[in-house]
Amino acid sequence: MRFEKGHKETTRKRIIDVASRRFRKDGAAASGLAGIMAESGLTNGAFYPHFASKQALIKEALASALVDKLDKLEHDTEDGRGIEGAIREYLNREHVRDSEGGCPSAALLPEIARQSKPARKAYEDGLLAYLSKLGEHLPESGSKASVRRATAIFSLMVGALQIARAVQDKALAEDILEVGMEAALTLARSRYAAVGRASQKGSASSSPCQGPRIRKSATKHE
Amino acid sequence: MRFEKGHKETTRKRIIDVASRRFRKDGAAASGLAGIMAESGLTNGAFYPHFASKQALIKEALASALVDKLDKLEHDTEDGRGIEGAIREYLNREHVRDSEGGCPSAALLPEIARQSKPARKAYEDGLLAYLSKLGEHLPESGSKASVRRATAIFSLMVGALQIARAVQDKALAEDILEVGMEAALTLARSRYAAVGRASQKGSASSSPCQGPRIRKSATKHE
Amino acid sequence: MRFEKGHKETTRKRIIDVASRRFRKDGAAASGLAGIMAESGLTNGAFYPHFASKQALIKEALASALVDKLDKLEHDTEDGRGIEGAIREYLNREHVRDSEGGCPSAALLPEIARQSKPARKAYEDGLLAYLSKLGEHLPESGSKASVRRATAIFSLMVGALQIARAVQDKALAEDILEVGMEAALTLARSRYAAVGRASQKGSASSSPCQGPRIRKSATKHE
Amino acid sequence: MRFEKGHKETTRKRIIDVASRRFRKDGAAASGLAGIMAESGLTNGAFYPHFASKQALIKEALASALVDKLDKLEHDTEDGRGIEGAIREYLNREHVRDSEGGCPSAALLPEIARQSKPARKAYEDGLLAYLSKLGEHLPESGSKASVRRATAIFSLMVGALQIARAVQDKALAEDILEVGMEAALTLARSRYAAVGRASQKGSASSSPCQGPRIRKSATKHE
DNA sequence: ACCGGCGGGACGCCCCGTTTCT
DNA sequence: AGAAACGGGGCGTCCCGCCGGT
Repeated sequence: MRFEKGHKETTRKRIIDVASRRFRKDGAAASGLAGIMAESGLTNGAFYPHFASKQALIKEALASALVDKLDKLEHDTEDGRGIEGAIREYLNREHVRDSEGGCPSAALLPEIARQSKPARKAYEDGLLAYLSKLGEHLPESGSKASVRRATAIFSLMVGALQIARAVQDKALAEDILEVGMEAALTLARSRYAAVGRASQKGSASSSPCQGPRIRKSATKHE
Repeated sequence: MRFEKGHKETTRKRIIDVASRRFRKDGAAASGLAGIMAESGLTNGAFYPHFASKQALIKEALASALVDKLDKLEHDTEDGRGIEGAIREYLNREHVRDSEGGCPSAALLPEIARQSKPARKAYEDGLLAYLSKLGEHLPESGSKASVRRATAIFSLMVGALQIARAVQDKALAEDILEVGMEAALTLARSRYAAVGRASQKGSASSSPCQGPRIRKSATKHE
Repeated sequence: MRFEKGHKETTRKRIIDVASRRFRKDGAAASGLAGIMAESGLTNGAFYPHFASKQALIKEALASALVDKLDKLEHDTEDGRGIEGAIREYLNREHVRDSEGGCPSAALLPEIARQSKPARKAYEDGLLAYLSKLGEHLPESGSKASVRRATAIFSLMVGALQIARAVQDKALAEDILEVGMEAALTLARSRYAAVGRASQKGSASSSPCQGPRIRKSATKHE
Repeated sequence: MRFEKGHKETTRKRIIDVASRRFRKDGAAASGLAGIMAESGLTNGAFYPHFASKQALIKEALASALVDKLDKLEHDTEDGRGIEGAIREYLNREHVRDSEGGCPSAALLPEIARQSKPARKAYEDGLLAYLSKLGEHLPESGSKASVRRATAIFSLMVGALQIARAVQDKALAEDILEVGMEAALTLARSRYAAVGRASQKGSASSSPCQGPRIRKSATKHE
């Protein structure tokens, strides 16, 4: 073989890494394969031996970024920093600036929603893994409730980070981060109840949420 | 002249409406002017008399959608439904499905962050108006705290909606909406303190959040 | 409008003419749109306002060439030259050399068989018109038999011309033309019978031809 | 050596067979080496040890198909079926459908005309062998006249088959086959004279055909 | 004098036929 | 013997300006 064993895997990984960063920086739709390949030190022609299509690369790049962020989550919660460490690492100025190395959810969610099913499945898997890990650092660790609470916290963080990135006023961006931090910590610490995963699929006709139950649990800790 | 007065305005508005919907549905980068013009009943050539560039249209379409959503917010909070009405209208199944008629933030935030400054300013203005209005339905109505709390709630809703749209499992999507509702209502009702808008722009060097203050306020309502 | 009225039609016709010649010369698959547009004095971008796809252009170019050849047929059979004029104009050295201005059937038939249905329909229509016209110069002019005989003559001419073009030996090519001429004239003059169009669609299971009937009718007028 | 002797020959033959079929099915220009190699159970890289270029493969595949068809011709004319057997096997419904296993002339002639000289020479050789064999089943067997008559019959069959494949109306296609059969049999049986192969290469300046002679011979059997 | 029909380049993804070097 | 990469070009479509009609 022309290249030592493992070369192809190395190349493939390099393309994925470059793509993963570009997609998060400029969006997947706006990132051209030519640019990605060039930054990977390759030419256009070398793309298709590695991936069947741009769609396939998007899926791989997404999965890769999700794994990276899961690893980072473990690191961020070490040394007793717990959930607060995770939140603090997420909602900070550096993360606003560094979208290409940051959370793929914050950078790509609307685009992910427009991807093919396999790509969305890959995202779903990565997301659930992340939320589970995040839930382990919450009070009810291990229970479904912790994952649900983690979901809320993550939603908030994603939204806040995106808004902070979108606004033009830097001071406002920082305020939003700050507000997000407060609220995320509140959600992390409050004892608001989390209902178990609803099994009555489709029973709730128009309102997917059970008002009373929530209200009850909400009042519980006020 | 060939056309009655106001024709041009009408045409312009139609283009903006069509674009606004398509941008939210497919993303701004992925939406071509040709398609927008065709759906508006015009030819490609009719675009540039109305807008200087696609960028300009993006800005207008964004601003237009934000105004629409502000109106909708007023409607959703009528009849004493207050903040809960707004949340319920935001985090529901129909909104997950209808991205083209839905919240521009949920559909476009990462792309907005990549737009030119004027477009981001337009977004910022629309957003602040929305958050102010939302804040009026919160306990501390009128105060800065209410806007800050509204910011957190909105961030959470945006994130939850985006995630619900992105995942492939429909049951999971509904769970996420539900979790988001719970948490949003919790944030709306809890008396967690909100710090005033920091005026020390750039003073906080690396950590944009004031740990102690937040911790204090967080502990306040535990 | 930027251009005087009728300009677009002129441009469109020019593209079709260029394409029609290139397709016959190099094959449709091997002819690039870029080259066609350049030879038409235009750039790539001007293609799609005129045609929906390359397929559409192929269909138009084919139809155009067929019409041209129908006109040429009328010319070639004038002045009492009749069918012999047509044959002589078809099976000659110049036609072997000039495939780009020649018969589209001879140049493209196998490719036509691989085109989309609309393109094949266009070919079918042009072919039938040609065969009808050719039949008018045969003894039984006006009858179905004349069209059938014309079909045989045309098949022979197409095959002979293609073979003459394909072989490498020029003398052989000329022999083939000559042989084709003899045979074509034989077919044109012989009183071999032509059966009416069979209406028993599908009745003949494996053999689409009714040997006996042909033989019988053939003997009938010998 | 790693592989038993003859392995390379086997592989080479497999590539040729696969290519031969694909070329006839989709055209040589439209058939990619990647697909051919994949169907042959090999990777792209294995091509160049066997062939110098795609051109070379085209030539080999063409020659191979011609040999196959020569064998088939022998089979089709066995048992006293003679020329009629050959014609019947050529102009039938199955051959219309099965271009990938069918006559290379019918499938590829216009493309062959655009190939390099060696490829055209290979075609020429295969064709002449085929025509000689076909001529053996004609009245003047062994004479030049028989080959010439075979040439005419073959031209007619090739043209008719191509047209039958190209038209969109299946009933029309069958009619064309039928008409072709009649005419081919007529040519096979008529006693129209065949002139000897002209040796005056290039002497016939503008008119490659000797009108009077043909007319004379044509009148002979009317 | 305002529209808008028409064309201009460039670039998108995909894939081609080919070479290089282990 | 063959895995890996190379350029170039395929078609399609993008965003944008020129300038003539009504």
